[in-house]
Order: sequence, then C-alpha cells, then structure tokens
Amino acid sequence: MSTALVCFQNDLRIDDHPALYQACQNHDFVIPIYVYDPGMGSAQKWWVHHSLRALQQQLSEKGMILGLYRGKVQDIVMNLVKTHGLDAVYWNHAITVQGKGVYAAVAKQLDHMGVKNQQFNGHLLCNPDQIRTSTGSIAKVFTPFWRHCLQNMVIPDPMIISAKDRMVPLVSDDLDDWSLLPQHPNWAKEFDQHWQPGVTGAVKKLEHFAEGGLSHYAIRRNDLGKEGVSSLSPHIHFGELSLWQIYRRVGQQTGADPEGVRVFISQLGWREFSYYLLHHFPHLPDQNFKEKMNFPWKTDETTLTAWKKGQTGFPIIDAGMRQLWHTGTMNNRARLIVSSFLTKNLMTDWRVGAAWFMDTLLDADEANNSAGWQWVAGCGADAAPYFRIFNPILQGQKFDPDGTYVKRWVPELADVPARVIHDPEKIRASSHGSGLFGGHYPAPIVDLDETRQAALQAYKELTD
DNA sequence: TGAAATGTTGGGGCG
DNA sequence: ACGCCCCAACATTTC
Repeated sequence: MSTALVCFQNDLRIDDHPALYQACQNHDFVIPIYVYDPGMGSAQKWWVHHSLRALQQQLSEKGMILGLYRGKVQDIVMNLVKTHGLDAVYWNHAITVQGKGVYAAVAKQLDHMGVKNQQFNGHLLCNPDQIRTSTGSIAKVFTPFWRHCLQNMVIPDPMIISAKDRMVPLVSDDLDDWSLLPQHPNWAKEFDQHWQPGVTGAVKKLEHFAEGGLSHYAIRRNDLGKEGVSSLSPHIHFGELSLWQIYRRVGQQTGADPEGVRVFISQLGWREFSYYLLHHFPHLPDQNFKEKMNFPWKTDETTLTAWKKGQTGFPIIDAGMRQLWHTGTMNNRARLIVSSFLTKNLMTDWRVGAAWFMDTLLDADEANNSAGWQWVAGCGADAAPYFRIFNPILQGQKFDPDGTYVKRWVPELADVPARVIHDPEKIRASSHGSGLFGGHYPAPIVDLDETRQAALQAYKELTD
C-alpha cells in the first residue's frame, strides 16, 4: 500500500489538477494538504476561506481529507513525510516568486532523502521556457509571444479523478482557527452578493458567460455600464477553473461570435504573457522592467488616501475605486483609468498602487498585477508609451456615456445628468453643482492639465 | 488598451 | 459671380 502527499496552492480544484490526478493514478492513498500564507491580501483571505471549504467538501466526496497547516511549507512536508512514511509528494509548479523558491527547496530536500517527488504544469497554457523570439531571446512584445503560444499550445483531455479509499484524518488545523473572515468591521459584507468562491460558483460563472457575454465580449468588455466581462478572474487566480477547462468550454459554445471568442482568449494570453515575464524576470513585482524609466515619484499621503477611498473628485476614478472596495473587483477598463491617474496625474510610484490592488482585489495576482501596473506606468514590457495619459473625463464620457457606472458606485451623483456627470466643472456649473462640491462630494484633488504637463515634463527629462 | 496640438479641407456666409 | 474668411470636420503629428 502506498501513500502520496499532494500540496495544493492556488489550484483549488480536483479536476484538471495534474498533481492530484497523478497521485490518484499511482497510489492507494492520497493526502491533500494546503499551507496558509499569511502574506496573502486581505480580500483574498475572505475568498480562500470559502474556497477551501468548497475544496474540503469536494475532496471528501472522493474519500480524501484536506489537511490544513500554517508555517513553513518545507517543515510541514518533511514532518508529514517522516511521520507517516509517505512514498511520494506531488504538486503543480509554484507560480509566485516566493513559492518557487520554497518549493525548489522542498524538492531538493526530498531528493536528498530519496523520496519521490514530481511537479506538473497546472497553471499555464505554454511552458515559459519553450517560448522564444525568432532570434532565441525572451519575448518582450505581446503579439508575437501570443502567436507563438497559440501555435504551440496543447489542450489536454479532461483529467477526472476517481474516488479513493477513505483515510483516518491527520492532525491539522481547523479552518475557522485561521480567522480569515474580516470582523469589526466586516468590510466583506457585500462580497457574497457578487461572488461564490469555489468550483461550483466558478462553473456557474463560466456557463453564464459562455452562453451570454462571450459573443459580445469584444465590445462590451470596455463598456463600464454593462456586465460585459467574464468576472472569472478570481476563480482563475485560485485555480478553481483550469485554463484548459475554460478554453474547451468557450470553444464549444455554439453560435458564439468568433471575434468575441478570440478577444476573450487573448485575455488569457495577457495572463500567460504576465506569467512568462515573471518567470524570466523574477524582479517584475519590485523593479522596473525597463530600468531607465525610473520616474521621479512623489509621495503624498493626502492624494493617495483620496485615491484609495474613491474621493478624488473625478467621478470615473471614484466609481472604479469604490467598486473595488465594495466588491473586491474592478472592471479592466476602470483599472486602466485609475492606474493611469495614480501614476501619471498623482505621480505616485506604481508599486504603491500595485500594493493597494494586492490587498483589495479578490483576483490580485503577482504576475498579472505587476505586469499590468508596469504596463500602465510605461516601464513594463510592450508598455503603453509614457506620454499616453488617460483623461478621466474623456474616458468616462467614452466608456460610460450614460453615467450608469458612476451613478451606481457614486450615489452622491445619482441625480446629476449624464451630459455633465464626468466633468467636475460642468457639474459645478449645472444646477446640481451647488452644495455638491465641498459638501458631500469632493472637489477635484488635482488639476488635470497641470498634472499632465508636469508628468510629461518629468518623463521627458528621463529621456534627455 | 490616448489626448492635445497642429494641419487640411470644404461648405457657407458675406461683402 | 467671386474671393475671402470662418470654422466645423476630419486627418496628421506630437507629446
């Protein structure tokens, strides 16, 4: 009789889980474990609590009991291996910089002890070591990278595990003891109106999107007032859906507009590109990808706090930041607008914005978040040119023309006509302006034109 | 996955 | 009738 350990990370599913699948194929008993990382963002702690509950249930139905542990992964794994005489340890490749280091050490020690250990790709569509440009260098531009991926991609058949014989539970933590849910105050109280963590909720979202929004995705993804996006990102981040499952599902959707499918799949491509960059440049989260773009960042706690709280006086910015606070997510277009505003109009270091997103976004992801912020700040791979500065008024008028998005998240402006709602000056001049500014909605915290010119000047001096 | 400044064109008002 | 000017509307360039 042989027993294997399977280490779960952000792959909280049981199907299309290569490590779990192999363990179940090769061994009589399988012990799945999850080790908690207290460095996780606050919003994600809420998610992972519920997702682990769901995973426990799913594993239990297959005869497996999820062990929950805190502490150093290496100590925990070695202790289990020695105490229970385990025959093998399996896991999907770690995808964070820290996780890679941790698991490399685990593999080394297991090798040293002569304990079988195997790692699998559970998170990516392509092996990042196999994608190169035609000259053999690391790809730094999205389009050729993604074309190469699409050509090399192999989507495996579904990996479905069968039930194992039930084991006696190991001594492990109780999920409730981790106190992952916020109390006093419970700022996550609205989250469950928007989200159902775990595979069941993930599949519901995938089905809903494939049958509905997918066809119109190419256009509506930018439409802030409509539910045009898939909202799958937290489920993808925690690995409740495999990329292969998503890829298969959208490909099978009959009658879907091929352009919608193509654009949606290309979003998986941007994720893939971010992971590729992080794999080859482990400093992506803390250093400029383009080293020379070391902007003269400013530190201003007052404007930073206004940005975080959605009190900048620019309706589209405030709507985005409040959507983030209330729901743990933000429309991608809105992310571009608020991050351009923070880095360019407020001249705030992109790492400061990235840290706030890591703490508040349910889908916060080291690779995507770092690559995205660097892209906006102009120091990333295939980045927006430094002079591309979004005007929040124009962006609002363009992508939220009837003001639906602003009115939903900034209720102070609910009665302001759509014609003026994105422009603070026009609101002030309208009959609704009196009493609004300086009252319960803030006046703009910066002058758009001045800050734009200042940013251009600062960026220009970098290149001189 | 920009915005603003600058350049060009063409219709219409007007002397 | 004709040239001139104005200025949208659109295109191009620049940041």
